[in-house]
Amino acid sequence: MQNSDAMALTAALLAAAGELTQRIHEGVLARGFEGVRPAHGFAFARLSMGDATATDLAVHLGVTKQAASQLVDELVRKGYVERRPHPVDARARLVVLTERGWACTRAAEDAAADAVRPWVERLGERGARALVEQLTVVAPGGPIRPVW
Amino acid sequence: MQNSDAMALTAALLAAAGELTQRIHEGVLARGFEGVRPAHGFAFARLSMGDATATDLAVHLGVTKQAASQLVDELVRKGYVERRPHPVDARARLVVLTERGWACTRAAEDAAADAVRPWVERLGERGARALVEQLTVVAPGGPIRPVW
DNA sequence: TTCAGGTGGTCAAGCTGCTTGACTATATAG
DNA sequence: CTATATAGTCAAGCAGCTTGACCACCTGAA
Repeated sequence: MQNSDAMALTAALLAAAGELTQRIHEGVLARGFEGVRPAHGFAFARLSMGDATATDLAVHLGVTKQAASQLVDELVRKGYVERRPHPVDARARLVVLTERGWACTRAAEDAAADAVRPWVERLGERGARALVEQLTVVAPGGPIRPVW
Repeated sequence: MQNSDAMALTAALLAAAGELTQRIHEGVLARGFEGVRPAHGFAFARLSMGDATATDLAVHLGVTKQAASQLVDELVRKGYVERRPHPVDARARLVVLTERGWACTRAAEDAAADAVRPWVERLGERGARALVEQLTVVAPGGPIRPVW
Protein backbone atom coordinates (compact mmCIF):
# COMPACT_ATOMS: atom_id res chain seq x y z
CA MET A 1 0.00 0.00 0.00
CA GLN A 2 1.43 3.32 -1.02
CA ASN A 3 1.19 6.75 0.49
CA SER A 4 -1.34 7.81 -2.09
CA ASP A 5 -3.57 4.89 -1.09
CA ALA A 6 -3.28 5.88 2.54
CA MET A 7 -4.33 9.42 1.65
CA ALA A 8 -7.22 8.13 -0.43
CA LEU A 9 -8.39 6.08 2.53
CA THR A 10 -7.93 9.06 4.83
CA ALA A 11 -9.85 11.39 2.58
CA ALA A 12 -12.70 8.93 2.07
CA LEU A 13 -12.90 8.13 5.76
CA LEU A 14 -12.92 11.74 6.86
CA ALA A 15 -15.37 12.74 4.16
CA ALA A 16 -17.76 9.98 5.20
CA ALA A 17 -17.41 10.81 8.88
CA GLY A 18 -17.90 14.51 8.26
CA GLU A 19 -20.93 13.98 6.09
CA LEU A 20 -22.51 11.60 8.56
CA THR A 21 -21.91 13.96 11.46
CA GLN A 22 -23.48 16.84 9.61
CA ARG A 23 -26.50 14.83 8.48
CA ILE A 24 -27.20 13.58 11.95
CA HIS A 25 -26.89 17.11 13.26
CA GLU A 26 -29.35 18.40 10.66
CA GLY A 27 -31.71 15.50 11.33
CA VAL A 28 -31.72 16.21 15.04
CA LEU A 29 -32.48 19.88 14.42
CA ALA A 30 -35.22 18.95 11.95
CA ARG A 31 -36.84 16.82 14.64
CA GLY A 32 -37.24 19.87 16.84
CA PHE A 33 -34.25 19.70 19.16
CA GLU A 34 -32.66 23.10 19.00
CA GLY A 35 -29.53 24.48 20.52
CA VAL A 36 -27.84 21.13 20.51
CA ARG A 37 -24.45 20.65 18.86
CA PRO A 38 -22.47 17.61 17.76
CA ALA A 39 -20.36 17.71 20.91
CA HIS A 40 -23.53 17.15 22.92
CA GLY A 41 -24.07 13.95 21.01
CA PHE A 42 -20.85 12.53 22.38
CA ALA A 43 -22.02 13.46 25.83
CA PHE A 44 -25.39 11.76 25.26
CA ALA A 45 -23.56 8.63 24.15
CA ARG A 46 -21.91 8.42 27.56
CA LEU A 47 -24.95 9.59 29.54
CA SER A 48 -27.19 6.96 27.98
CA MET A 49 -24.93 4.32 29.49
CA GLY A 50 -25.85 5.55 32.97
CA ASP A 51 -23.81 6.23 36.12
CA ALA A 52 -22.09 9.28 34.67
CA THR A 53 -20.49 12.07 36.67
CA ALA A 54 -19.15 15.29 35.20
CA THR A 55 -15.62 13.92 35.51
CA ASP A 56 -16.62 10.73 33.69
CA LEU A 57 -17.94 12.92 30.92
CA ALA A 58 -14.72 14.91 30.84
CA VAL A 59 -12.70 11.73 30.33
CA HIS A 60 -15.12 10.48 27.69
CA LEU A 61 -15.01 13.75 25.77
CA GLY A 62 -11.30 14.32 26.21
CA VAL A 63 -11.69 17.74 27.81
CA THR A 64 -11.08 19.22 31.27
CA LYS A 65 -13.63 18.64 34.00
CA GLN A 66 -14.39 22.36 33.99
CA ALA A 67 -15.32 22.21 30.34
CA ALA A 68 -17.46 19.13 30.97
CA SER A 69 -19.15 20.88 33.86
CA GLN A 70 -19.97 23.88 31.67
CA LEU A 71 -21.39 21.55 29.06
CA VAL A 72 -23.58 19.93 31.70
CA ASP A 73 -24.73 23.37 32.86
CA GLU A 74 -25.79 24.12 29.32
CA LEU A 75 -27.62 20.81 28.90
CA VAL A 76 -29.40 21.36 32.21
CA ARG A 77 -30.44 24.85 31.12
CA LYS A 78 -31.82 23.43 27.90
CA GLY A 79 -33.68 20.66 29.66
CA TYR A 80 -31.78 17.64 28.36
CA VAL A 81 -30.20 16.45 31.61
CA GLU A 82 -30.55 16.75 35.38
CA ARG A 83 -28.03 16.64 38.18
CA ARG A 84 -28.86 14.27 41.00
CA PRO A 85 -27.03 13.51 44.22
CA HIS A 86 -24.65 10.59 43.95
CA PRO A 87 -25.91 7.64 46.04
CA VAL A 88 -22.61 6.86 47.74
CA ASP A 89 -20.25 9.79 47.16
CA ALA A 90 -21.28 13.12 48.65
CA ARG A 91 -18.75 15.00 46.53
CA ALA A 92 -20.06 13.70 43.25
CA ARG A 93 -23.27 14.33 41.35
CA LEU A 94 -24.83 12.02 38.82
CA VAL A 95 -25.77 13.49 35.48
CA VAL A 96 -28.86 11.79 34.06
CA LEU A 97 -30.85 12.30 30.88
CA THR A 98 -34.31 13.79 31.23
CA GLU A 99 -37.21 12.47 29.17
CA ARG A 100 -36.40 15.19 26.66
CA GLY A 101 -32.80 14.06 26.69
CA TRP A 102 -33.84 10.50 25.88
CA ALA A 103 -36.13 11.76 23.13
CA CYS A 104 -33.23 13.68 21.64
CA THR A 105 -31.05 10.60 21.77
CA ARG A 106 -33.70 8.61 19.93
CA ALA A 107 -33.99 11.42 17.38
CA ALA A 108 -30.24 11.19 16.79
CA GLU A 109 -30.55 7.45 16.22
CA ASP A 110 -33.39 7.99 13.76
CA ALA A 111 -31.37 10.65 11.98
CA ALA A 112 -28.38 8.34 11.80
CA ALA A 113 -30.56 5.60 10.33
CA ASP A 114 -31.88 8.03 7.72
CA ALA A 115 -28.37 9.18 6.86
CA VAL A 116 -27.07 5.65 6.51
CA ARG A 117 -30.01 4.29 4.53
CA PRO A 118 -28.83 5.55 1.13
CA TRP A 119 -25.42 4.06 1.87
CA VAL A 120 -26.96 0.67 2.42
CA GLU A 121 -28.86 1.02 -0.83
CA ARG A 122 -25.66 1.77 -2.68
CA LEU A 123 -23.55 -0.90 -1.00
CA GLY A 124 -26.16 -3.59 -0.57
CA GLU A 125 -26.99 -5.15 2.78
CA ARG A 126 -23.99 -7.43 2.45
CA GLY A 127 -21.55 -4.62 1.67
CA ALA A 128 -22.91 -2.51 4.49
CA ARG A 129 -22.33 -5.25 7.03
CA ALA A 130 -18.83 -5.74 5.67
CA LEU A 131 -18.18 -2.04 6.08
CA VAL A 132 -19.24 -2.08 9.71
CA GLU A 133 -17.11 -5.14 10.37
CA GLN A 134 -14.05 -3.67 8.71
CA LEU A 135 -14.39 -0.41 10.57
CA THR A 136 -14.80 -2.28 13.81
CA VAL A 137 -11.68 -4.31 13.12
CA VAL A 138 -9.84 -1.14 12.27
CA ALA A 139 -10.80 0.96 15.28
CA PRO A 140 -11.46 -1.44 18.13
CA GLY A 141 -12.83 0.49 21.05
CA GLY A 142 -11.35 3.73 19.91
CA PRO A 143 -12.61 6.82 21.67
CA ILE A 144 -16.16 7.27 20.49
CA ARG A 145 -15.24 10.89 20.35
CA PRO A 146 -17.76 12.40 18.01
CA VAL A 147 -21.14 10.74 18.09
CA TRP A 148 -22.71 13.42 16.05
CA MET B 1 -31.04 -2.22 8.86
CA GLN B 2 -32.08 -1.08 12.30
CA ASN B 3 -31.29 2.02 14.29
CA SER B 4 -28.80 0.14 16.41
CA ASP B 5 -26.92 -0.90 13.29
CA ALA B 6 -26.84 2.68 12.10
CA MET B 7 -25.41 3.74 15.45
CA ALA B 8 -22.84 0.94 15.33
CA LEU B 9 -21.75 2.14 11.92
CA THR B 10 -21.68 5.73 13.14
CA ALA B 11 -19.63 4.90 16.19
CA ALA B 12 -17.17 2.76 14.25
CA LEU B 13 -16.80 5.36 11.52
CA LEU B 14 -16.25 8.25 13.88
CA ALA B 15 -13.89 6.24 16.05
CA ALA B 16 -11.82 5.29 13.02
CA ALA B 17 -11.79 8.84 11.69
CA GLY B 18 -10.89 10.29 15.07
CA GLU B 19 -8.11 7.81 15.65
CA LEU B 20 -6.68 8.35 12.19
CA THR B 21 -6.77 12.12 12.57
CA GLN B 22 -4.99 11.97 15.88
CA ARG B 23 -2.32 9.55 14.65
CA ILE B 24 -1.55 11.66 11.63
CA HIS B 25 -1.31 14.70 13.85
CA GLU B 26 1.09 12.93 16.19
CA GLY B 27 3.11 11.61 13.28
CA VAL B 28 3.47 15.07 11.80
CA LEU B 29 4.64 16.46 15.13
CA ALA B 30 7.06 13.56 15.56
CA ARG B 31 8.58 14.43 12.18
CA GLY B 32 9.50 17.86 13.47
CA PHE B 33 6.68 20.08 12.23
CA GLU B 34 5.52 22.01 15.25
CA GLY B 35 2.70 24.40 15.75
CA VAL B 36 0.60 22.78 13.09
CA ARG B 37 -2.92 21.59 13.83
CA PRO B 38 -5.35 19.25 12.06
CA ALA B 39 -7.20 22.19 10.53
CA HIS B 40 -4.01 23.15 8.73
CA GLY B 41 -3.99 19.76 7.11
CA PHE B 42 -7.26 20.52 5.38
CA ALA B 43 -5.75 23.72 4.14
CA PHE B 44 -2.68 21.92 2.84
CA ALA B 45 -4.94 19.51 0.98
CA ARG B 46 -6.35 22.43 -0.98
CA LEU B 47 -3.08 24.32 -1.31
CA SER B 48 -1.28 21.31 -2.77
CA MET B 49 -3.76 21.40 -5.64
CA GLY B 50 -2.45 24.84 -6.63
CA ASP B 51 -4.17 28.09 -7.66
CA ALA B 52 -5.61 28.75 -4.24
CA THR B 53 -6.72 32.12 -2.94
CA ALA B 54 -7.77 32.84 0.63
CA THR B 55 -11.39 32.79 -0.43
CA ASP B 56 -10.92 29.40 -2.12
CA LEU B 57 -9.52 28.15 1.14
CA ALA B 58 -12.47 29.57 3.05
CA VAL B 59 -14.89 27.66 0.83
CA HIS B 60 -12.84 24.49 1.11
CA LEU B 61 -12.66 24.71 4.89
CA GLY B 62 -16.24 25.83 5.37
CA VAL B 63 -15.33 28.98 7.28
CA THR B 64 -15.51 32.72 6.60
CA LYS B 65 -12.90 34.34 4.44
CA GLN B 66 -11.69 36.29 7.47
CA ALA B 67 -11.01 33.07 9.33
CA ALA B 68 -9.23 31.63 6.30
CA SER B 69 -7.14 34.78 6.01
CA GLN B 70 -6.12 34.52 9.66
CA LEU B 71 -5.17 30.91 9.11
CA VAL B 72 -3.02 31.92 6.14
CA ASP B 73 -1.39 34.63 8.28
CA GLU B 74 -0.47 31.97 10.80
CA LEU B 75 0.90 29.59 8.18
CA VAL B 76 2.96 32.42 6.67
CA ARG B 77 4.33 33.29 10.10
CA LYS B 78 5.31 29.66 10.62
CA GLY B 79 6.92 29.39 7.23
CA TYR B 80 4.60 26.89 5.56
CA VAL B 81 3.09 29.13 2.88
CA GLU B 82 3.73 32.38 1.01
CA ARG B 83 1.40 34.96 -0.48
CA ARG B 84 2.12 35.86 -4.06
CA PRO B 85 0.45 38.35 -6.37
CA HIS B 86 -2.28 36.83 -8.49
CA PRO B 87 -1.25 36.78 -12.17
CA VAL B 88 -4.49 38.17 -13.57
CA ASP B 89 -6.53 39.58 -10.68
CA ALA B 90 -4.97 42.50 -8.83
CA ARG B 91 -7.41 42.09 -5.92
CA ALA B 92 -6.49 38.51 -5.22
CA ARG B 93 -3.35 36.91 -3.84
CA LEU B 94 -2.27 33.35 -4.45
CA VAL B 95 -1.39 31.26 -1.43
CA VAL B 96 1.35 28.78 -2.26
CA LEU B 97 3.18 26.19 -0.19
CA THR B 98 6.82 26.86 0.62
CA GLU B 99 9.37 24.06 0.48
CA ARG B 100 8.74 23.57 4.19
CA GLY B 101 5.02 23.42 3.47
CA TRP B 102 5.57 20.69 0.90
CA ALA B 103 7.81 18.81 3.32
CA CYS B 104 5.08 18.98 5.93
CA THR B 105 2.54 17.68 3.45
CA ARG B 106 4.80 14.74 2.64
CA ALA B 107 5.26 14.13 6.37
CA ALA B 108 1.49 13.98 6.76
CA GLU B 109 1.29 11.43 3.96
CA ASP B 110 3.99 9.33 5.57
CA ALA B 111 2.21 9.56 8.91
CA ALA B 112 -1.06 8.52 7.28
CA ALA B 113 0.65 5.54 5.70
CA ASP B 114 2.08 4.54 9.09
CA ALA B 115 -1.31 4.89 10.74
CA VAL B 116 -3.05 2.84 8.10
CA ARG B 117 -0.44 0.08 7.91
CA PRO B 118 -1.71 -1.90 10.92
CA TRP B 119 -5.20 -1.66 9.49
CA VAL B 120 -4.06 -3.28 6.27
CA GLU B 121 -2.36 -6.00 8.27
CA ARG B 122 -5.57 -6.71 10.13
CA LEU B 123 -7.87 -6.52 7.12
CA GLY B 124 -5.60 -7.97 4.49
CA GLU B 125 -4.77 -6.18 1.26
CA ARG B 126 -8.05 -7.32 -0.21
CA GLY B 127 -10.15 -6.10 2.69
CA ALA B 128 -8.36 -2.79 2.77
CA ARG B 129 -9.09 -2.12 -0.88
CA ALA B 130 -12.71 -3.05 -0.29
CA LEU B 131 -12.86 -0.60 2.58
CA VAL B 132 -11.56 2.24 0.45
CA GLU B 133 -14.02 1.39 -2.30
CA GLN B 134 -16.98 1.21 0.04
CA LEU B 135 -16.10 4.49 1.67
CA THR B 136 -15.70 6.10 -1.71
CA VAL B 137 -19.09 4.81 -2.78
CA VAL B 138 -20.57 6.09 0.44
CA ALA B 139 -19.16 9.61 0.41
CA PRO B 140 -18.62 10.57 -3.19
CA GLY B 141 -16.84 13.89 -3.25
CA GLY B 142 -17.97 14.86 0.17
CA PRO B 143 -16.23 17.85 1.69
CA ILE B 144 -12.71 16.69 2.44
CA ARG B 145 -13.11 18.68 5.58
CA PRO B 146 -10.61 17.25 7.95
CA VAL B 147 -7.49 15.91 6.32
CA TRP B 148 -5.72 15.51 9.57
C1' DT C 1 -16.73 54.74 -21.70
C1' DT C 2 -18.90 54.83 -17.72
C1' DC C 3 -20.98 53.21 -13.97
C1' DA C 4 -23.55 49.69 -10.90
C1' DG C 5 -23.13 45.61 -8.77
C1' DG C 6 -20.25 41.69 -7.51
C1' DT C 7 -15.98 39.82 -5.52
C1' DG C 8 -11.17 39.40 -2.96
C1' DG C 9 -9.18 41.04 0.95
C1' DT C 10 -8.57 43.59 5.38
C1' DC C 11 -9.63 45.86 9.90
C1' DA C 12 -12.09 45.84 14.13
C1' DA C 13 -15.00 44.13 17.67
C1' DG C 14 -17.16 40.47 19.97
C1' DC C 15 -18.57 35.68 21.24
C1' DT C 16 -18.05 30.79 22.45
C1' DG C 17 -15.85 26.90 24.11
C1' DC C 18 -12.07 25.67 25.88
C1' DT C 19 -7.83 26.16 29.02
C1' DT C 20 -4.99 26.95 33.41
C1' DG C 21 -4.86 27.96 38.25
C1' DA C 22 -6.66 28.22 42.79
C1' DC C 23 -9.81 26.65 46.05
C1' DT C 24 -13.48 23.82 49.03
C1' DA C 25 -15.54 19.61 50.48
C1' DT C 26 -15.45 14.85 50.73
C1' DA C 27 -13.28 10.27 50.35
C1' DT C 28 -9.73 6.94 51.25
C1' DA C 29 -5.32 4.77 52.51
C1' DG C 30 -1.91 4.17 55.94
C1' DC D 1 -6.01 10.75 62.77
C1' DT D 2 -3.68 12.43 59.30
C1' DA D 3 -2.05 12.83 54.53
C1' DT D 4 -3.12 12.50 50.02
C1' DA D 5 -6.31 12.02 46.22
C1' DT D 6 -10.63 13.09 44.04
C1' DA D 7 -15.37 15.62 42.56
C1' DG D 8 -16.69 19.87 41.76
C1' DT D 9 -16.69 25.06 41.51
C1' DC D 10 -15.09 29.93 40.71
C1' DA D 11 -12.40 33.05 38.09
C1' DA D 12 -9.52 34.72 34.50
C1' DG D 13 -7.64 34.28 30.03
C1' DC D 14 -7.02 32.72 25.32
C1' DA D 15 -7.66 30.82 20.54
C1' DG D 16 -10.38 30.47 16.72
C1' DC D 17 -14.17 31.74 14.83
C1' DT D 18 -18.08 35.09 13.74
C1' DT D 19 -20.47 39.48 12.13
C1' DG D 20 -20.19 44.07 10.29
C1' DA D 21 -18.05 47.69 7.85
C1' DC D 22 -15.05 49.02 4.52
C1' DC D 23 -11.74 49.61 0.31
C1' DA D 24 -9.81 48.13 -4.09
C1' DC D 25 -10.61 45.96 -8.18
C1' DC D 26 -13.20 43.31 -11.61
C1' DT D 27 -17.09 42.65 -14.89
C1' DG D 28 -21.07 43.34 -17.60
C1' DA D 29 -24.51 46.28 -19.51
C1' DA D 30 -26.01 50.55 -21.17
